[in-house]
Amino acid sequence: MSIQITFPDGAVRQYDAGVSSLDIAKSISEGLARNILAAKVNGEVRDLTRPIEADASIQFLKWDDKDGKSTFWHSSAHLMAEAVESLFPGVKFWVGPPVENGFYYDIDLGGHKLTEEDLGKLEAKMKELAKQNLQFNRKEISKDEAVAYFTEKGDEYKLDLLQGLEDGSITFYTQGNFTDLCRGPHIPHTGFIKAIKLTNIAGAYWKGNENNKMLTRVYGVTFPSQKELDDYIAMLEEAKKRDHRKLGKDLSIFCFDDDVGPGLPLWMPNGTIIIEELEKLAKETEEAAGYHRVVTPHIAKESMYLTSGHLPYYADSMFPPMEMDGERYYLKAMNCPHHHKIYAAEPKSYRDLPYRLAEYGTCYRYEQSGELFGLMRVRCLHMNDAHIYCTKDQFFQEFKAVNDMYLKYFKIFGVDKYVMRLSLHSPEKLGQKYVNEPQLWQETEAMVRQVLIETGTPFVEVQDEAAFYGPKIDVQIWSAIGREFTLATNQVDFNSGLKFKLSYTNANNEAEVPLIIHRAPLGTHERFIGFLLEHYAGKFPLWLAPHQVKVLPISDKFLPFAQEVTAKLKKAGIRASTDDRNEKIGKKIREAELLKVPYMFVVGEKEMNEQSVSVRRQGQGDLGMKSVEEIINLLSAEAENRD
RNA sequence: GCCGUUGUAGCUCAGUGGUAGAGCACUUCCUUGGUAAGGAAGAGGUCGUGAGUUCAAUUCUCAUCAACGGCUCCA
Repeated sequence: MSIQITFPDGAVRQYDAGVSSLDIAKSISEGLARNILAAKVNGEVRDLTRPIEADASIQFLKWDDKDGKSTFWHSSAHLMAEAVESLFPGVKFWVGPPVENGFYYDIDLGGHKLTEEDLGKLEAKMKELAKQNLQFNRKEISKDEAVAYFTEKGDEYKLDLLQGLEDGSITFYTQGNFTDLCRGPHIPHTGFIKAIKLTNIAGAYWKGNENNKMLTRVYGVTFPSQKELDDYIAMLEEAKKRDHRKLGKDLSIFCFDDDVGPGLPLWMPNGTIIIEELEKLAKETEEAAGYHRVVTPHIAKESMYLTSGHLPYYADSMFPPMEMDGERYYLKAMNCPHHHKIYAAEPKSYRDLPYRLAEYGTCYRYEQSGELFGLMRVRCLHMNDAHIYCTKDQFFQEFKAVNDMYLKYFKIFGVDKYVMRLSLHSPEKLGQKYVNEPQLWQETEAMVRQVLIETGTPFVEVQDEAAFYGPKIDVQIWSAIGREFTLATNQVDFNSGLKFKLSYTNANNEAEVPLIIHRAPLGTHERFIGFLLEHYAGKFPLWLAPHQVKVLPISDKFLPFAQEVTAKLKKAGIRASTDDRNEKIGKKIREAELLKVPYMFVVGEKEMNEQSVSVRRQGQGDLGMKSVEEIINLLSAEAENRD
């Protein structure tokens, strides 16, 4: 019997039923057959050797395809498992999936502790096995047989996995001496794996539950050629140079001190300049958008957090209370309750709404010690916070205005690598994880989605990620080393109004509870500046740069003129200083370049005679001479426009 | 919080059971040099902290703190 195979370009060819994807590839070209790792048959990724029995569409997967890479790395995990088993017989395996950059396998090593040395041995063993071109053989197996196999092995982990599987859907894959319960698919044989790097060892809770046993997770990455591995390692090193922790130190932006405490960053003068510029931007923007600025204390009584519902639920994430006059006070972990109290301080009419309160509020959160990460995850943070109290009718417009503000900011900072994530509730968890207001959930979720659609903002929707009190939009970004963070957040809250008994009088003279929008488009200073450091690789635009201009005299003879120029710059509001050290011009330039100062003005005899400076732009080199007046006007405009 | 790794000068890093070294940075002197490192000299460390073993600990052991890589968490 013959079947029809449809290719991605729409071409259709006839084959005998039972043909494998590999045979089909060979029928096109041997070269293609040599380079493919798996095939997508009717949209499902499958082994190349599996027979196709009926009409189907086919797409060959190479290394460059996302699914091709995943298959390659998944097979690499099996290869690593084989190496682990051969070096440490008796170990038990949990799961070994591909991840974004490679793969891992979770292993119960019995009593053995894996060391860096072992990684080297494992790599060598993997290379040895890879060279043998071991085929990955797929075998369908009954559940009973599978259970019998792992019972004999005494492997409680795989037995646990089997519990969740149905008879008829269970397959084993074997390569060399290693057999694993696995859905597949796999690459044809281990020979494709040419370059191997086991990157690190880490603990991981079984099934991700912190009450379970901790397994050893070994991470690795493999490539079809050594060159690709070399490129990958070079890329990692580049990323390290962008790491905000390194840049923050090199550029004297922030520091930590053991006596101050973990997760409590100290903002140095350079970092503080950036903070002040960001706050200036926020103030301008919020004032134009009709916000009122407020200031609130860093602590509040326990009773307020009982009202808000943060206690006892959120207590683990707050610093422990301090006792005073028989009362317990907490450091605030969020600004909302304080703002609600300001709202409540005076009676509100619908004419007062929307009522918008903004504050760069200082919050303290007791993040778990293992979670702290440079500026990205800290225990003291300054949030670009605001709360908007509005009627249901105003909600759409208000939420849209906030979204527009986000987009405006992102344009200023050139932020383009982010994902807007619309987090929705799960109806079955109403009353537990989510406040029990099914109607409000549906209405607000629909409105929030509509805002994103109308503004043409690309977004993804995720279920069961909403806040307790309403849906939200998070802006997700990635740090230099690849970790994902929420940079900014925009949340709907239809619960706090009730809890704090907030109300306004509507046009019919009835009391109504306002809807609340929590928003923090610039996130926190900590995370935002950490992000900006990496985003700009330390090369801040002029308006944010802590040092905007360094004036570099050719020699001491021109020091007075250099100082005169610096004074003029400062008078014009430009952050400038003179490099008055007794060094050669080359050295002064080099150091200013390394400190990523946007502009360097070289001044010598020529410049002094013409009341000019030779302008050098960081990373670009000499731009030629300009008169002092002219360059001041240019730089003032550049900083003013936040270019 | 859990698993693992690390902790030596301001920074990057060597090194050793007999109380420490390099490069850069810093200070002083010489040099006054035109677009990414001029030269010389000098100063600087209780080897994260505490305890134990030892004649002797920066080195070995334990504890503790912190950072790093993950896990968990992340209103």
